[in-house]
Amino acid sequence: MAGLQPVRGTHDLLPDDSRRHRHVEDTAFQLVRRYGYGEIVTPIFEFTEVFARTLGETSDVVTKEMYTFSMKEGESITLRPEGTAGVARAFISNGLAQSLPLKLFYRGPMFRHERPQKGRQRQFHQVGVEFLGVADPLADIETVSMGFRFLEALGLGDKVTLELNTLGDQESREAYRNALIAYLDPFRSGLSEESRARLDKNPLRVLDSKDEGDKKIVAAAPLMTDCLTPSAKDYFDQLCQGLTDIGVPFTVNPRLVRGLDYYCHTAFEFTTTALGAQGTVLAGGRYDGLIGQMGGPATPGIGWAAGVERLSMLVGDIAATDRPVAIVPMGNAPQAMVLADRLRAAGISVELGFSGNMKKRMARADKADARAVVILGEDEMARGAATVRDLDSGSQTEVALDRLTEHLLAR
RNA sequence: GCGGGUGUAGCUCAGUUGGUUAGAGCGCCAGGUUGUGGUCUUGGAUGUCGUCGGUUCGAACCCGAUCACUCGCCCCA
Repeated sequence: MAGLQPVRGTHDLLPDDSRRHRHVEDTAFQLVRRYGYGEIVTPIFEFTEVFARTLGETSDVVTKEMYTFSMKEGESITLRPEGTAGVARAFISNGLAQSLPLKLFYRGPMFRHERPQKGRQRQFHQVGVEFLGVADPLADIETVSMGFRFLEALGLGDKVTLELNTLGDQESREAYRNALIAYLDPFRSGLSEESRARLDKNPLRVLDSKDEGDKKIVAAAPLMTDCLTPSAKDYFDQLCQGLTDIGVPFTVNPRLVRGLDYYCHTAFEFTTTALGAQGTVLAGGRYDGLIGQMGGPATPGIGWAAGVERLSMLVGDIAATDRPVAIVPMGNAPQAMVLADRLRAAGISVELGFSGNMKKRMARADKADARAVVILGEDEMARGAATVRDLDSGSQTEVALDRLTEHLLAR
């Protein structure tokens, strides 16, 4: 501990930051409520198996990014690296299969032990949604378009691109997997080291390799679309048509793959070029197999998550609302407190300077962005009044104390 | 986990080939105005030069290690 630094990859959110942060979260929840979502709050840690089993044993998140601790009792727990697994677990634990269909919103910190850089922290925040129980393209259309409307509500509609792909159903996926391996295997020695490893563990991931040599090989690889079953193809077509009808622009990216194993059918990603290497701002997909695989009743689901820090960086400053009124007493401190209490009870925010001469208190009122100052001077008090100064215009008038609340509310 | 860059006041940054008391702007504090802010003006305080160690008569400056930040890779929100 050199000096008093925060732990690597963690950050304090000072009021200016947290206001932006809160704006993103609140915008998300407000919008999502219009679609019928309720908020779920799950613990920020779970038994390690909850993540290990659902995310896929070979995923990067599980193999090297989890914050895992062993308890005295010998149990292993992990700080959540993402939200879906915990929600799925809560769904099973609480027997929520009785309540389908179900729309759940969550927000809060996530933890991944990665090397920090811009837009990537070890503790970061996400807002996310899970829509459980409907295996119909309509659910996909609603969920994806809701993501777009959320970004629009933040003023980011034109800064962001939606990429869309389908991973097909299980049959399609298996057929594609085989086709891909059959295509890639002869090129094995020409692939990068990492892609060779992926070829064995998770061949789909070879598709989005950034290695130039791999890109050339992959360019001619068979596409998922070639292997789709008729029903999987139809599912995807309906989604595309639905998004078009609703006016959500997108491009189909056949190479788009999700990092986590539980996805099928729809995969999508909203990206921006404004954040350097971390372009993904909101992403998700369909995960029909997940809950069954965890030991719950087979339940289809689709969802997305968005990075609050990344979005905060894009939205810029959020003006503080609710400018206060400042009270500046001239040697009448107890009366000032009583007056402040009365005004606050009436719904007015009040800034009460606690020390200093008048000049200093006026300066502090200005810094607090007060809209007006109530000056409690000896002369006015004797008449049962106070001076109210408008800090924007600089004009001031004397107002009777019993009319003060009314006067300040009127502005 | 791998590679590049950076680290001087609360913030943004200067600091000449190593040389004695380390600077600027903004911000902060106090005065000009003992009942009036935002402008102006005068003055003041800023600091383990990221940390530890080494070279040297002498290190903010050179070397090593370490920590943090940052950019990219990997991966992802």
